[in-house]
Amino acid sequence: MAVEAPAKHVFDFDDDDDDDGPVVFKRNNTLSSKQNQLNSEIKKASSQRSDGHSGSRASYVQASNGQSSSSQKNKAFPSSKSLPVRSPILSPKASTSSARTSPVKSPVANFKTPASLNDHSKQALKQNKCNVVNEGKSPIKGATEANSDDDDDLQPLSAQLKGISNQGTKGASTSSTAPSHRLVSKTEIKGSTKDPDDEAPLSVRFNMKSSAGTSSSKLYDSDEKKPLASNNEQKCSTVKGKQEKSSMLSGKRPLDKGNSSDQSSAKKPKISDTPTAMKSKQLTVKAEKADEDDDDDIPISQRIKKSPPTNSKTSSMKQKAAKVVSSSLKKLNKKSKKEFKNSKYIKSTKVSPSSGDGQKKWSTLVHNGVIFPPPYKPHGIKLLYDGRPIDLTPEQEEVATMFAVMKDTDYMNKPQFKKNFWEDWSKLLGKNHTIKDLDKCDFTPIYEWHLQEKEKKKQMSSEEKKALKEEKLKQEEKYMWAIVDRVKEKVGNFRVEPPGLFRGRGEHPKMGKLKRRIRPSDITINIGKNAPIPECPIPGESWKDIKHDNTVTWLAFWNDPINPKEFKYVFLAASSSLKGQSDKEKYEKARMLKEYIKNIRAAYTKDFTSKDVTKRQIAVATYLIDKLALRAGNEKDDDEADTVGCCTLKVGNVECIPPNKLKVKSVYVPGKDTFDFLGKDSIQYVNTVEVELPVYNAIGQFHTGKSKSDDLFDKLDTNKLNAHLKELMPGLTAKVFRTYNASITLDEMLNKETKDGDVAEKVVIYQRANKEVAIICNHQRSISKSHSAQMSRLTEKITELKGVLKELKIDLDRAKKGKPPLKDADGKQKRNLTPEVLEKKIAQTNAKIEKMERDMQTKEDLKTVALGTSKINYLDPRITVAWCKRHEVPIEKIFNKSLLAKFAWAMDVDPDFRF
DNA sequence: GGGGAGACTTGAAAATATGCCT
DNA sequence: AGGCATATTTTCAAGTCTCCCC
Repeated sequence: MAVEAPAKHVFDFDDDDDDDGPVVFKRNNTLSSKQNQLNSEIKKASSQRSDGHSGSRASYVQASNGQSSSSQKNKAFPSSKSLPVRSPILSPKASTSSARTSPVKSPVANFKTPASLNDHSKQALKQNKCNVVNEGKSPIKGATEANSDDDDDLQPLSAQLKGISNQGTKGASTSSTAPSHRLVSKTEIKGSTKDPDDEAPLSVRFNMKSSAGTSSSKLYDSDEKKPLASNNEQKCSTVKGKQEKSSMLSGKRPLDKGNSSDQSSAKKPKISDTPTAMKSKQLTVKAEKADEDDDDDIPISQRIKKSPPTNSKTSSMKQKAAKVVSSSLKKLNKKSKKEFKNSKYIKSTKVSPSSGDGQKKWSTLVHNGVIFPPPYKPHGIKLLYDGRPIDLTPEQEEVATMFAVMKDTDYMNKPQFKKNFWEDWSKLLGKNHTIKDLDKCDFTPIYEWHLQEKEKKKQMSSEEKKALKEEKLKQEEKYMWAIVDRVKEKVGNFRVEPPGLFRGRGEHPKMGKLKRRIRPSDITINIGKNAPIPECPIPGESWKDIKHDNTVTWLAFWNDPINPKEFKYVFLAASSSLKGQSDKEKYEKARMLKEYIKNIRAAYTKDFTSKDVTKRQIAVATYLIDKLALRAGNEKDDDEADTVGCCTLKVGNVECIPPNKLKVKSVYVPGKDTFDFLGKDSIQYVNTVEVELPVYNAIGQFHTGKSKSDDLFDKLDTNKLNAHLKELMPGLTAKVFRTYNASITLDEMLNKETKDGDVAEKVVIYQRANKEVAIICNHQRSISKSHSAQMSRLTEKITELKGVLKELKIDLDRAKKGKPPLKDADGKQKRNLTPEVLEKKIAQTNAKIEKMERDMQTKEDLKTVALGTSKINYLDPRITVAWCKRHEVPIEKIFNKSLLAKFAWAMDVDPDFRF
């Protein structure tokens, strides 16, 4: 079945076009042109800050090799040479590199507890070594050379250095030739970084200004219930004035059109790519780099390695921290490590120049395709029709089983679900089948069989379970990895989706439809030109198509059977460099917004009263996106659930409450709500916020003459809105506001609220901030079924403890008087305890009660709030990592294994990093 | 400039694993 | 050692946004 990619292949395969060069290990150097451009912009912007760039680079490095040392049997890619693996745990190297790169600062946080840390670090070191070897380039060397060339990524060396050495200076940017106003302005603004206001979420600002309203919570203090906007209030700032002014003055912001336009043009080129534009930009940015540096071709990891030693002060700190981080990572990775066995693949020569082409996402790509779910195994259990057992063909039975299994889900209460199911299933049954009415079908026997199977599984001994798991792993292993530019990377979703009934959320019109089985002939594979084409795992069948498109990152795709116009892609995992790179770019863009935000806000504020309706709508929409963290709101088809975002808000979604409040409801809550106030199971999003009067008035105007179901912003759609945003800042789109507001809120809260205390207390601070962000972004979860039961159990326990407490107090009284304690509930005589002991017990019990009450409160507060989504998608991990370093909180208290892997690129950030 | 294809990110819920308590 | 609670991972739906074409 599966194919193994012969080792040799791995080695020299595909060098697509440009890569004839020596083998190497490159990482996604090749950003698309857009990316490059953006990057460059971003770079410019960020170069002025001291953020942890160097760090990131380093981490990439490690990442890539991280595992090299282990080697061995990787079936999937057996080869004598080992590949650099970049997988999750990579960190080891990071530590080194970081260490090297940055001088240590002082005592810094140890990320981890000593013991483990040490171990890890050792390992890490070891690993590093290995890596080095493998790569052929020693890290050291890399480091040393850094200057020479590529390090790429992110900025000219000079810039980097500068940036590092003086953080907030504009130096870097200036040096980087970029002529644009924007740049300048940024630079200038930079100085104002501290201006709280500026950085603060809009809501905050507004609040400050108007002390009004709804929101009155105190600073970040959790006012838990408050809707986002309200939460953050105050923060205002004293400081602001001056800085603000200066930035304003510099105010080049909107003007940037020039730039932006060019950028956009640059962006366009997909395939055609406009190297020029990009290039020039790059040049600018990297001005001082030698051209040799095409580092484009160099793997990020490598580039990273090379990063120049900064001598900075912080290094020791960094080093330590980094180590810690890495070690922990490493540990985590152990497992994965095992899997990676061959790691010697990397060679480290420089890669050939791929630099110019902006679109290119990779040069060589090798993988084994995808794995299919096993064929259906008929169970022979018969459903009852009108009370009589019915024979079904395996195909019919398979679909019947899909339905039966959903017996106790809410879908069974949805007529649409049943209707769609029946339409598809009855087709399978055929016209003349006995079964003519779904309501007469009793699927219980199948359902019960299903429960039994589940039970059986549960009852298996742990050995059996383990064996099973191993078996599965064995089958899947070869599909789990891809080799991208000679680096082994995890594949995200290599399992083809099994057939099933479509579980659309909310009132999705297609729920219940049969999602048919996907076969090889549905699948298009994307792979390097010279890579072996994955063998089709199902004998006798073959892939639909093979492509060699290196401008995209997908490894395979098929058309969604429910909506054939859409696609399902197989991508690399979140821990891959390719994803990491784009993640980083996302945050850099959001950080760039920080520099522009003040002017953007000023601009839209001005437009609230514009004569031009479109302008006014754009202004108000932008405001809502900024203040309420609304999503853009693309148009939706009729065959999708009816949900709304900003541009698709209906009149009925926004209610004006005099004198100046808006009640916004039903704004896209996946699966929960739609505009029309649904069933009981839909949780409505409702948020009442106070807004500036001009906004309030403008909304009133947009309402007039329309019915509730008309579009509130009738002159607007996401294209127009984003086009406008791009005029304000290169690359700016609606979603950037979410990222920005989420990250800036975390950064500020953490920095304001963190006090001395033990780790646990700091973690609580973090969680509070995280929660604040989740609320801002409206990340909800459904209340767990057992929530109320759990709460009452806790209440019971507390009551019980209080009883104990009371008793203890009585006993204490008595003991003080020399009397024996009262008898216990069973009438037995209790032991005689001294008053001291009793007092101690009382204190303990009190503490226990307090803790339980706190836990209960937290549980209640978080019952509908999902913290994970923001952590994964909206919070710049560098904020978290830097904070952990500064406050000696082990990073793994905040990031689990997956997040550590996903954010490997952020681990080396400077402890001083601020968003 | 509007629409659709295409590619990629974001999101909640289900499935599993792990931890904790008794 | 079993049973629940919680944490993590997986799954796959549902967004956003870009580019290209007409």
